[in-house]
Amino acid sequence: MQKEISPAVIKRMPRYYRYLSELLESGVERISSAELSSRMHVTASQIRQDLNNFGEFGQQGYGYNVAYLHNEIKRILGLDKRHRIIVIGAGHLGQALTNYERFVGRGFVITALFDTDPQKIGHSIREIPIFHMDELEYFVKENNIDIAALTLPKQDAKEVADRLVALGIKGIWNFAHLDLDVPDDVSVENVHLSDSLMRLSYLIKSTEEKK
Amino acid sequence: MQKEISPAVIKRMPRYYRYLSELLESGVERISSAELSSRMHVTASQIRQDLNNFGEFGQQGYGYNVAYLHNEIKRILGLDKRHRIIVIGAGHLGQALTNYERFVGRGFVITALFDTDPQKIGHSIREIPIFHMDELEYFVKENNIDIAALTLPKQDAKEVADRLVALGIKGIWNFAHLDLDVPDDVSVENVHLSDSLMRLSYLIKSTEEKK
DNA sequence: CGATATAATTAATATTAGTTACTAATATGT
DNA sequence: ACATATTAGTAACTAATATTAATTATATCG
Repeated sequence: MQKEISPAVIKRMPRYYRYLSELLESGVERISSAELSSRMHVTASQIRQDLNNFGEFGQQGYGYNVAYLHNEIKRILGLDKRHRIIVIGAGHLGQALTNYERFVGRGFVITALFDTDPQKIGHSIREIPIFHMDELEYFVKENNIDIAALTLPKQDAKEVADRLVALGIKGIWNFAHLDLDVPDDVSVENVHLSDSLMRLSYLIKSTEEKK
Repeated sequence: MQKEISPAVIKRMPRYYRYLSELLESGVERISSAELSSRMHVTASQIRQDLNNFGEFGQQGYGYNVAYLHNEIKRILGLDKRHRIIVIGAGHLGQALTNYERFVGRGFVITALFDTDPQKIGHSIREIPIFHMDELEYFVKENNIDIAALTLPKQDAKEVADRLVALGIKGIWNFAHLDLDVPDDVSVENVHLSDSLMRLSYLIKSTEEKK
């Protein structure tokens, strides 16, 4: 049993991972928190503090070994384990996510899409089949699915989420414009694009007022 | 000149707006912070404090008038002004955003998409034309564009962002997997989907370990 | 119709969470 | 072996959130 990590730290971890991946690709072997600090525009002490939540990955006088740290963060984030994903809603966003797969690396595999539109059912996207929603229960049980991405209208999202919870899904990647109410043992990550756009609107407005 | 609002508050405002919109739709005229609190699962005092950052919108003994508060938040977020958006990258994600428009309400108008793929150029999505990237400068200057949504591969994003900054764009809605480096007077809202998915992976892992 | 109780906000204060700075310890490299 | 670089751990500070007290409006009841 490990100590609780603060949400602020968790939010930053993927960003560290992204930078470490880039360093790894460009062949950098070691990096100090100060150097990483100037690249990422966060304080060096925050980097050290964040990483220290999970263990001692650096060495005094040396810094961090890029490959090692990269791998440790990978493990911390659970990216060393295979995740099997279904996408519910085969609209443009669902299709975009299906094509996104490769960006995220090999850990996430989209195995099927679901929709209710007869025009779409039976077709496939990059060899990933589109099934009817009626087949959800059967498919999830048979294929050991971890994660469901919800890219459907908000009026349908609640019912679908309930079905997924009943099926024992572990995580929901929620793109629908509502807040899901699920049990504690189901993780939800919201991507509320409209909220995001409103935030941008606010930022623009307050930048203009500052002048 | 107004006082600086903390990012934590700004992040929550669109969510208030979303709930207020729902209340308005369902004909609720007034609401107390306590009632809103139980619906949104945040503390009543946080709601009051958040709103008080921007003014005094409630009345003792009464609560908040839904229509009034909704309208005030709309104004606060800058949603009362029209924003003209272009989408750079006419892939699935760009197309998804183009179709998304209506969800966000009438304040945001997507006016064009840009791509380099000859297959796409000349076509249109819901009557919104797809132009070649070469026409970016001309179009932005002529059409008073506020916001650019970047849905293109990260290797191209930096160059495009620089061009947009040079054109005087006010906001960038960045879906590319990198952090943009832009001047202070350009607002950036990042939507890093891969980061989001990694966070979900972490949440799932730590939920499992808790058992 | 006026007095009073209740509801609900605003403002002030306390607490908790998050970030940054500092000090001590340790490894590296010449 | 010594000087230097750099982290780990702790302490100080800052920001965010929750609580409490004070105040004001509304509605009820005699």
